[in-house]
Amino acid sequence: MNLKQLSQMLQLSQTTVSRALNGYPEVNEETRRRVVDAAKRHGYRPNPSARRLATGKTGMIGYVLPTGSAVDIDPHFVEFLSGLGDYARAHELDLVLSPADAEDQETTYRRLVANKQVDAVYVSSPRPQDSRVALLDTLGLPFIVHGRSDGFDFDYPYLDIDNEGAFHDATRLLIQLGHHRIALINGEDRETFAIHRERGVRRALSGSGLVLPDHQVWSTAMTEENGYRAARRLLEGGAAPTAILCSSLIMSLGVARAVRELGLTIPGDLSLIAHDDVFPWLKPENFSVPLSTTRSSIRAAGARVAERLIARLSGLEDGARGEVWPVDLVVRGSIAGAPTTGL
Amino acid sequence: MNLKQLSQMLQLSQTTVSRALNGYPEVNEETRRRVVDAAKRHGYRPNPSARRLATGKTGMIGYVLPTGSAVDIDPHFVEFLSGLGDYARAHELDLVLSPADAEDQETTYRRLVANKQVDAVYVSSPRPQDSRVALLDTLGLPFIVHGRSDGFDFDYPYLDIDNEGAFHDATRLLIQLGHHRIALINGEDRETFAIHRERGVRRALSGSGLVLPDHQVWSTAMTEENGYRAARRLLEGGAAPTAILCSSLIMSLGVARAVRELGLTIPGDLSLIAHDDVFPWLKPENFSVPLSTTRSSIRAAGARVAERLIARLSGLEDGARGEVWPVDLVVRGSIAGAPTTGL
DNA sequence: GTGGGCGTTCAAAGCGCTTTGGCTTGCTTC
DNA sequence: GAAGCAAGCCAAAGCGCTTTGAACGCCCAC
Repeated sequence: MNLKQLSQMLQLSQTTVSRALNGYPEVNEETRRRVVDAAKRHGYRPNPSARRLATGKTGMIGYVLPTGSAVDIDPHFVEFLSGLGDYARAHELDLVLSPADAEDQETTYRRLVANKQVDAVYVSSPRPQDSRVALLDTLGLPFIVHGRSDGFDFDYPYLDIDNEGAFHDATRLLIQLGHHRIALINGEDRETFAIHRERGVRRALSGSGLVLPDHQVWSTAMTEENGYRAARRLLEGGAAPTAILCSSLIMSLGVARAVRELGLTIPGDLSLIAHDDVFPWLKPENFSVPLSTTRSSIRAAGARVAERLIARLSGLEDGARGEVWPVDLVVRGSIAGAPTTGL
Repeated sequence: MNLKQLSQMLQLSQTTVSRALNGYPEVNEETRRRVVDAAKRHGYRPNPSARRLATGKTGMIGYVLPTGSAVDIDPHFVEFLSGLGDYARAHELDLVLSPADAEDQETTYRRLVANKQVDAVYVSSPRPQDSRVALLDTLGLPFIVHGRSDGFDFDYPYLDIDNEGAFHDATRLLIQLGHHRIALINGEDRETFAIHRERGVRRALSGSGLVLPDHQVWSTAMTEENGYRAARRLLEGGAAPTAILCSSLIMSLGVARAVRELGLTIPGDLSLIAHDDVFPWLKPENFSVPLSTTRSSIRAAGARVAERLIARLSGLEDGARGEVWPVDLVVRGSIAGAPTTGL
């Protein structure tokens, strides 16, 4: 059943039927009722391919997926997607993932725009002066960034959490507990979130006249193994930290393993606070010693990004509003007062 | 630059230009060269929206994403996606994720077909007599299943790993090491893979005159917490197992935690073998005691599914071939001979 | 010399929508 | 009673591609 058939059946022109269904004002309310009713009865659904050829609108939002044998997709992605999908579902909005060479995403973005393949995109894991943001800005494709890209002289829409504030507050708490040697096991320092977190730690330390020596900071991909390695190095070196901040639960698994291997205990020898993106399959309260965390649901962020993208597409949101969410600091058993040096 | 402009510029009809670019035989090779050359020089790319309206082909493969606040997307998904995307990239094939109410995916599949939104789909986490498989079969939408759905009287294309064989072999090895009381911590038993694994364990046991009592089997969502709970129950009950097979690395984290808490050791008190889908961020060799595993890269499976889907779309593959991959059994420190009962 | 066949090209008809511009009709306004 | 206007509807022209059916020129065979 297509528009032509429907309009013939109703003894109306395609124009009128189309307008009636799309809510245009120049159609008699009585007529509209007839049309809408008939459409529903016969299960008419406009053909999206035809509509998109005519309008250029696709009803899809895009995401450029960096791929390559050496490229690992962040496991957080799936959780974000969960929130995004859950929200988008209600709007019958599909998500198109365009795989791209991680080293050349620009080509793919340009293709999406040139072919009008999506109405909007979202960008994740942004870095400072992220080229994707600059590109999208000039291409004029609506977008929203999950995270932030510092260093531009223009504004753009984003949704981020207060990484700096979260790690500042966590650090300050550790200081108040008497810790002076605090280390940071971070994500890769190309990414904005990692930079912000480190900044938060430094700010808190310097607020108390302390510093974060470079050798007390590890910035690597957030795997269990890297967490382990960083913790070993930190704890075996001279002037081992008495507290560690860690950027992910997965890394914390490695930290906990290192601590066990070295015969140390949490929080007796080491206090530990990690960032928790709230996974259903790994919970900080279930660590051998329940883990204190800075917590922010990445799934909720996904839903919010979907909400804002949809608002942008329907003209309800415009401008370049940045939105920063506060982060919970959840105290559990993994932190305690600093051990008294010597005995 | 569209087809019309290009054809005018070449003093040819749109027909000829279109045919030249699409490799039709009835066009002079000399002409074709001219056309292809001009197209490249002017960066002409056919508009996909127009093409899909004309042909019904979309150049996209679909995946129906079950969503809902209570629905957790499997973290394996992202790894599978990684492989799929990496392969699809070379073919400029996009993936469209259609979020659906987890309880009613049928509506979404029907929409995809009615609107010709995708050329093919893949299905994951199948269950016995999975309604999606039956539906797709009748709808006639090309598809491929990652995993298997038993109980149909028709064939369909799938890619699966030999779950039964893997767990059979792992179990047999434990038996050969002298274990008699072997337990299974499995994924949810609605899913085919879990059923096959359990079957593998039972078959190996009965091959040696042993059995798997129902209270030695736990089938739940594969979270760390569920792994922990299952292990606690198993190890604290009477006739505790001396060996456990576990369906996922994440669950194994919980098992290891339970073992630690109970003051037991691996492999002294308990041998442990888990299934490893090969995540970049959590590796079995990095467990406190390196974990023996049944191993199969889910990323490789993603790439293979993409390859087969593309082959189907271009007519290179047809029929309903099932493909079953063997699974590696990798022995590491987590297994040993059964402890001698009593002392 | 005519007819058939082959190689090559083209005009035009879709695909199923949206949207422009115009045409009625009936009513108000002076 | 002419002019003006709004409401409601329509025919037709896109959107940019693919594909059908036909035409054209040329060569070969009989």
